[in-house]
Amino acid sequence: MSTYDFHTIEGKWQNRWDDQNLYATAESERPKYYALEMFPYPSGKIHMGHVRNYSIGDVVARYKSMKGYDVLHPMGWDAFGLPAENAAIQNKIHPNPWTDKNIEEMKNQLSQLGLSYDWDREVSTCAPDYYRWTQWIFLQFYHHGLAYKKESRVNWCPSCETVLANEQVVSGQCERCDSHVSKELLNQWYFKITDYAEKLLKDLDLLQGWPEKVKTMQENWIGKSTGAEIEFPVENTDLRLNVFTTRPDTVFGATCMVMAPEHPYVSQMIKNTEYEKPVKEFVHKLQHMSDIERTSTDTEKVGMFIGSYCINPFNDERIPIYIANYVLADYGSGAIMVVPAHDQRDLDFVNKYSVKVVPVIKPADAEDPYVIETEAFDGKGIMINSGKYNGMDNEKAFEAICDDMESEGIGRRTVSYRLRDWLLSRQRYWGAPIPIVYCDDCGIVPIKEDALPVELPLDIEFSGKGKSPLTTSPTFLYTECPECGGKATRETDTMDTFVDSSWYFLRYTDPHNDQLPFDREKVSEWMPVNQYIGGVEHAILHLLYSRFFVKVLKDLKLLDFDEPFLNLLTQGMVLKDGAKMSKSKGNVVSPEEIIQQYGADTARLFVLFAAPPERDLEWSDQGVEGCFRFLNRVWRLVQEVIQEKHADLNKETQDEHDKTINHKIHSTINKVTNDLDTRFNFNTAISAVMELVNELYKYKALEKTKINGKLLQEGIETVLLLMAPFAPHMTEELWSQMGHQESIHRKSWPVADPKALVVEEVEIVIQINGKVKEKMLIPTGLSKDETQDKAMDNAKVKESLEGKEVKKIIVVPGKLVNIVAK
RNA sequence: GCGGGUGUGGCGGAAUUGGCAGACGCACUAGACUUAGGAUCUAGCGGGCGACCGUGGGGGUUCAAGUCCCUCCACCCGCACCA
Repeated sequence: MSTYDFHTIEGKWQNRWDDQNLYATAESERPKYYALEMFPYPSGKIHMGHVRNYSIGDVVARYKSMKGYDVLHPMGWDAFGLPAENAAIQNKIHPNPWTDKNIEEMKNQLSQLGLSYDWDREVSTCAPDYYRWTQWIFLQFYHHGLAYKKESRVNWCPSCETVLANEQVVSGQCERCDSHVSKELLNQWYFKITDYAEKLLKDLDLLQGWPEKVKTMQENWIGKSTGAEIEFPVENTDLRLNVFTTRPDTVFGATCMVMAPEHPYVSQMIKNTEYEKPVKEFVHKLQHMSDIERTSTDTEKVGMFIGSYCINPFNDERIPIYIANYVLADYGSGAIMVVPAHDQRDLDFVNKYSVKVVPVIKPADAEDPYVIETEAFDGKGIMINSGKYNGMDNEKAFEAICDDMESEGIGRRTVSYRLRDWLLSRQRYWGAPIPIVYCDDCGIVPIKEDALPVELPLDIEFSGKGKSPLTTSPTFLYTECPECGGKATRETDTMDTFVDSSWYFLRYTDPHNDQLPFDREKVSEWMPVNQYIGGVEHAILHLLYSRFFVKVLKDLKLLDFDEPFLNLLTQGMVLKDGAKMSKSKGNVVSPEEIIQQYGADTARLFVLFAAPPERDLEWSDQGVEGCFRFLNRVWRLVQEVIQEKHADLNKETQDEHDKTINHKIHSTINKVTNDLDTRFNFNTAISAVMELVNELYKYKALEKTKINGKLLQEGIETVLLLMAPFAPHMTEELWSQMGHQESIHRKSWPVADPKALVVEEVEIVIQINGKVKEKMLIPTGLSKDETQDKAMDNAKVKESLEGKEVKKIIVVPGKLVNIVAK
């Protein structure tokens, strides 16, 4: 009898599937299903997280295909990014061949897992025929005012002489050289995602198939606050200082104002005053702190009076203006009214600068006089010290004050979002060039669409120093203005790689289109993605950006749907010894080794069996061994059945054993189908198949005359069909050994026979006072009364009830009888 | 601080609608086969001699609670001076 030689089997079928183009996307009249896994950065090696992510996706795709859908299941590469450039600096290899080689290696490894991808639709974000369309989309955003340039303060590493993304700044230091990161004012490109804040927030309601956690994270990230903007005239000037507050009802308690150090009014107010020098020094000091240092909750609040006063338009009080580290320039209006009595942060600040504290709301049960010392009161209460609003409930006063300021034109109700515009410029080489030129005469000029792509030049120096590497390429830098034909220079920044990944799922639907990024009809046929699968680490950025892109593209009439991903599955991490696998911890298990030692089917089975998909998975070598053993068990079962040629293929009668195994076969079909359809609980689906295999072994061990050969065969084929999405190679091999010509992956998913599911007897539980006392078999379909009679008639029950008074009997037909007795 | 989540045998986990807690797998124990066993097969496997006790702790609702309610604890994740 042959042994389970997974090496030969897996290689053989991978080649054959390839030759037959088995996983080419079918396009028929059948319903469509788009299964998508987050595409990887081509680091060169897959890790267990990939194995888990892509095994889950592959089961979904294969299952849906067997269920009769045309399935789109593509794969590609998020191929731009920093590591390629760092490799270029360190090893003097150009990012291009370095990335190509990694893609080749990773593709090879993915192929070894037996994943059912349609490789004809492969996309790579660093290919000119892909980033051409990234640039094209950028231009559409630009033409509609959604891409713009502005000065802003960005992270700057003085030693690497480059701008850093927020993610590259680790507790105020450069992740690469540990230098202190400062803030520099640079001219940068932004996407106006804030225009879509409300829609991105509201449409979260449409995402019924998303985890609540991810939706909450996005909601918090967008961070909508409802309140008012109030104008405070600045004494002796024409200036009006705008503040945003969520508590206009506390306006009478404003005892000072605080502006962000970067607020544009600051320099005007201090000009030619005694405050000019100290304030400038103070601002300078703050600006060279990182955001984290400056704004973390445990940083002490520091500020400085800048010599000017505002007038509170509600009570004409003269209140001093400060600047302080805790007020952010880019939220609200960059200035706040300080109400120390009702905001803890304000109170902490004010207590250092001896500004007065005036409570304007007091709790209903507070005693007079009501004073605030170290704890601000932010609850509901009654208005005090607030002129004509005194005595009102503060929530009513909120509305009254808003109404009054709107009618007097000194303020208005408004909302504010924490979401900021998306800074997309990167001073990097390995990204899509921003398709813009600068002309002395015409200014900022977009490249014409027919001149795309703006290709990355090859004559580049990678020193790791200096700003954008593209500035070192004269052939790239100097060009003609598309408007006037005069001398112009190109934008030398490239786009954030999140731009590339915000639309790749659209490209898969029409990957070879050279007229447009995608055809509207083709994209409508497949989109939105039915099931998206990936790590929760993308809960905000990638998923929010992709939603934003789809909404913009819909408004530009390029798409006709609102959301890209109908259902989202965020898989948990793969852990070893309780920690995420990482090189630095030395707890990495390489997929290659596992595939070498046990084969891809075992590796896939293990990551799916060891835990439900959303949960973290603890790696276990013994668990892998167990899955390998199970596959061997299936292998032997099929071998034995094929060889033994179970004599009684013609047995017609059905005895108890036959009925039991037949019921098991069909109830397993239902169980596995249900687990895959409604819950993605692969672990319980697999355990159900294990149970069936155990039962089949028992059945096969019966005397030969008692075995129905056809039934046994049916059982085995059911096992293979149910396992085909999980262990595609072995099931295919055994399927073919059983004499089938066509691939098992082209077969339909089995359907349970209702007749086989009917049982004549059920086991019910008899409880006395809620404790199980007896189990008994009764005929199916008995009424409540009949069930109760059977139970009361039971000898053991009678014995237990001796000398007791029966108070009550609860009957759940087909399940249990509970007798309450004393 | 705010938000989200998790807590069940020695371990991973199951119990889908309030109805037999511990499916399935791992580990372990004993036995069979064997020159051998880290292969395979058979049996056992939450605790307790038992009545019984057991799903992080305490309380509650119910005929019945891992599941619902209240409360406390521990751990994990995300955001974090957003006015």
